[in-house]
Amino acid sequence: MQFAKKYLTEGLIQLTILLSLIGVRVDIDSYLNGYYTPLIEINLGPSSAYTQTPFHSLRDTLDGYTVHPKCPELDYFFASRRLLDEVRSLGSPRRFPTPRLNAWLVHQVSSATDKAECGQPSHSSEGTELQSTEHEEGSDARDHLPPPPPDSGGHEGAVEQGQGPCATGACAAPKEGNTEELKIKEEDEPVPLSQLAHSSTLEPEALLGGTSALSHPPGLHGPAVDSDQPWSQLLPLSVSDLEDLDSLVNARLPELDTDMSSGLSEDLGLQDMSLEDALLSNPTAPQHGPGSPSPGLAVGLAALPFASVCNFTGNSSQGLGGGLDEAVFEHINQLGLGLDTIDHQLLNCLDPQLLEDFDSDSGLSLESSSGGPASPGSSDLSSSSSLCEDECGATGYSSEADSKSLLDHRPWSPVDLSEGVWHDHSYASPPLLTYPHKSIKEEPMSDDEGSRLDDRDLSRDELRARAMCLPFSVLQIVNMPVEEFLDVLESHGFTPDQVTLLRDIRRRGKNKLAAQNCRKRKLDAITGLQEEVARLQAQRDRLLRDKRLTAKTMCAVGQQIQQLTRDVLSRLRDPLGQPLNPDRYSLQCGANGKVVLVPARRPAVPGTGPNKTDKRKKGKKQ
DNA sequence: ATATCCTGTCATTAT
DNA sequence: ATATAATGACAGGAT
Repeated sequence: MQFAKKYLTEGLIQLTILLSLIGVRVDIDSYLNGYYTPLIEINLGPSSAYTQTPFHSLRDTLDGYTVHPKCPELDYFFASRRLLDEVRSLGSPRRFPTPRLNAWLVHQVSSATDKAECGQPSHSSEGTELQSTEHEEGSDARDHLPPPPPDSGGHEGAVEQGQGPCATGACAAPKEGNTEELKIKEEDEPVPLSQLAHSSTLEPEALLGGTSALSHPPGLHGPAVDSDQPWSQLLPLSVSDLEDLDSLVNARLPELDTDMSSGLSEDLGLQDMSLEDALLSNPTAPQHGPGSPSPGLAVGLAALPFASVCNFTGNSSQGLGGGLDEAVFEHINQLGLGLDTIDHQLLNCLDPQLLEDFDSDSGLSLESSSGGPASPGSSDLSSSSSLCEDECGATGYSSEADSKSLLDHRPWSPVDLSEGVWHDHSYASPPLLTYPHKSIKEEPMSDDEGSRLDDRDLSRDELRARAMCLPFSVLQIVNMPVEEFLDVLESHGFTPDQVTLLRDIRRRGKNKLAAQNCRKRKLDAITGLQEEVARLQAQRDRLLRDKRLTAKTMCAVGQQIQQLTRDVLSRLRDPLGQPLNPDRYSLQCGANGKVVLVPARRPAVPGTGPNKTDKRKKGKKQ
């Protein structure tokens, strides 16, 4: 009665300040450790009703969660969870002895040690909290409040003994003249919040999973008051939701990282293919049937008129790359490009039909296909070698039918037939065969047919070369090293037209191969990009799904938080014993991680607490 | 007859 | 300076 009178007389003034500083504090560390220090504090003295909880320590560590610190979307989640835990820390509403929970307006939450002593309430001088004039020390011990030691049994002892506000030494504080400490007691039977705290141990087992708070014997808390409040429904639900959200967050964060990191680093395959890759991926190979070398190569080797070429091909088959070319040209040089051979070619070049068809734009090329894919590569090299040996009477080629079909496929003149031997190793990616429309469908033809189609199958440059009586095939011209080419130009006494033609043939041939490579690269790039698009699309769909799920979960949690906040506010009382107007107060989580009860402000400015203006207005009002 | 694709070629630029 | 690679653009043939 005396207390109530003091409240009535002095409370108004202090309430002006207190209301602006009001808050609820729960030490989550001790909370998690099963010690009810904050609640003990509440119980220990009249100053304990209002607490602020440094929940920030919870972030990223609570329940072992490790959330990326740069995820702002999770701020709300953690704030909500803090608030939810804050509410939980008050205990289960079921355990509330009365439906009306006192609003404990306390200026200070002393340190754990102080509270354990109970008779020496300390206080905090923080601006947001009421500073008690009774405590001269003015130390903000709360800020330095260490986590409650595990062996701080004094707290529990005090709690268990504190069946009422006056059960402990702290209760003596508000006795005589201790009017600064304001608290609104229950109108009926003051029940220490310690009991409320203990009452919360019933649910934390399910809610917090493993808090040691369960060690408290339930018998100390008295009979549980069953409540029809939504707590019993909300809390378990919220826990499950939070777990879902947590699992979602934990599951998605690393996945997202890996997806994003891996997705963008995909090789588009634009780089040149290796020789083996090129050979394996050469789409033109099947066109000649299994086990069949390219027609040009086979034909060229089969119809080689000079055994010397065959010989040096076989001898040089062990070499690769430029070695072969060098060997070939060296051999040619040794032969002096035998006049006999050249004479044979010159005889062939005077075909009038060739001259007529010289400018025909058939678009077909013989040399391009044979020289491109078949020439570079060890496998082809070996096959060509064996084939050559076979043609030269040596052991070697396994499939006579293949070589025969290839022979039938491409019978040709000596010059052109040697093209298959002149490998071009200057391209990392062997070009494609260049007669896709014919090579597969063409049936082996008779010699007459072949001879009739020879000229038509020649490329324009081949025709030009034959018309100009050039003693080299297009492939030879194209693939020979530049030094050799220059030597040929100088040493054979070609006319200017022939030199020009040789240069053009070489230029066009190289450009043709380059174009093939370029197109292949382009296709590879397109294919790679298409695959990347598909993969990114799938990733986007996954992320959108997760986003929707997360938003849904967050919405549910937010609603539960709102409901819990309303419930908490409805159970609080102001110093006058009047229920708090839920429209005028709200629970907020400040930047310091503490949850405070703050008056609602008209301009909904998100902030950590009321400013001085608000305080003044509040004070004047009341 | 037309559309589309493939290939060769030219022109240009970069290496 | 020259050769060559790379590539866009175009033309012609094949389907």
